[in-house]
Amino acid sequence: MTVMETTSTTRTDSCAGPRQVDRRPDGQDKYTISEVVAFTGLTAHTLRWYERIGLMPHIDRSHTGQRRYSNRDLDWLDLVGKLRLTGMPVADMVRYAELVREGDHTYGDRFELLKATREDVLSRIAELQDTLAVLDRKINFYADAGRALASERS
Amino acid sequence: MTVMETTSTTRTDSCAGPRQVDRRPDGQDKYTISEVVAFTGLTAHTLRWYERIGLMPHIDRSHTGQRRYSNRDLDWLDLVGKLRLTGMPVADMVRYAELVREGDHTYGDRFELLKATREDVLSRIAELQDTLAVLDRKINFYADAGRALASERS
DNA sequence: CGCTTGCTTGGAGCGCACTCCAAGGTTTTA
DNA sequence: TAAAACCTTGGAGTGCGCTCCAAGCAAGCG
Repeated sequence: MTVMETTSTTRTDSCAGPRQVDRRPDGQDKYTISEVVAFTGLTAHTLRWYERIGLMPHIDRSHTGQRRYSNRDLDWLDLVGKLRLTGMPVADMVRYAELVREGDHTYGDRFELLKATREDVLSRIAELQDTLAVLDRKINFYADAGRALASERS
Repeated sequence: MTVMETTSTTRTDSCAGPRQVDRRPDGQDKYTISEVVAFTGLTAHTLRWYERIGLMPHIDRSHTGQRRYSNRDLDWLDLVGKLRLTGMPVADMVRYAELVREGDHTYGDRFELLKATREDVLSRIAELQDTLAVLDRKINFYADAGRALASERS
């Protein structure tokens, strides 16, 4: 009986108080995969998959081969999470990760990539605000319809 | 040799001037599927698929069975497009379409659905603005790094 | 009339981003 | 020390939103 990874993963920390599984200070920052699951909300499967596809830097291992994530890795996952929310394809994030791995001489490329992403995010925000306007018009329509119905029934 | 639907569909109207394939006034609003493709940017495949899954109202047909879209249908596709940009799953849009088909007594449900969607959109915008802040910090970092490199080399 | 282009259908296929499995080895708890 | 919980791997499977195919009918033009 192994398994259960998925089941135990779902919404572990929704209602209970601030059982802050907090970060440890740099130097003692060694987290197991399940601690990272608790931090990020990703599943362990996804974390391993990110590594396989080259989206993660090399992750430290214990002497028996288990993953030990660092604060740096957590920071990286934070960034990945944010970029994911913008709808950036995983392949593009992998490209960025490659640039980071290749060293300082890719600063220019990374700069360009970030600026392009920024533009993307701006236009997404604009689209959403547009949609918001449409929704508000419809919501007002239905609110009026509701009032009309109410007065009709009285 | 039929086919070509896909190829001819891609980016028909990117650079040329305002060759506005404009809407016709209500009453003479009968559009073929390829006209709707031009309006919406969706493929004909997608339009037919939307119909199959119940995302469209009943679409008029010519006497030989070809689809004839109306201005109303175009409006609906506009809304669908906007909702799609918010990341709303197609299944939820189908649910909304069902409510519309069921008639006036579903006004309340539609109202709730729209309000929930509005909240969703608001939090998405907030997320994106958060991401924007992260990107800006990184962009500034790389800009500084670029300047440092430049001065180092001089 | 023939030719080309467009529209029809049900069902199969695809790409993305996970998600899960099986069969083990490891670590923690009682 | 034994049981329970956790971690490992490569590869297979899933769900979503399209995307495409084949074979045939329809429409417009010279």
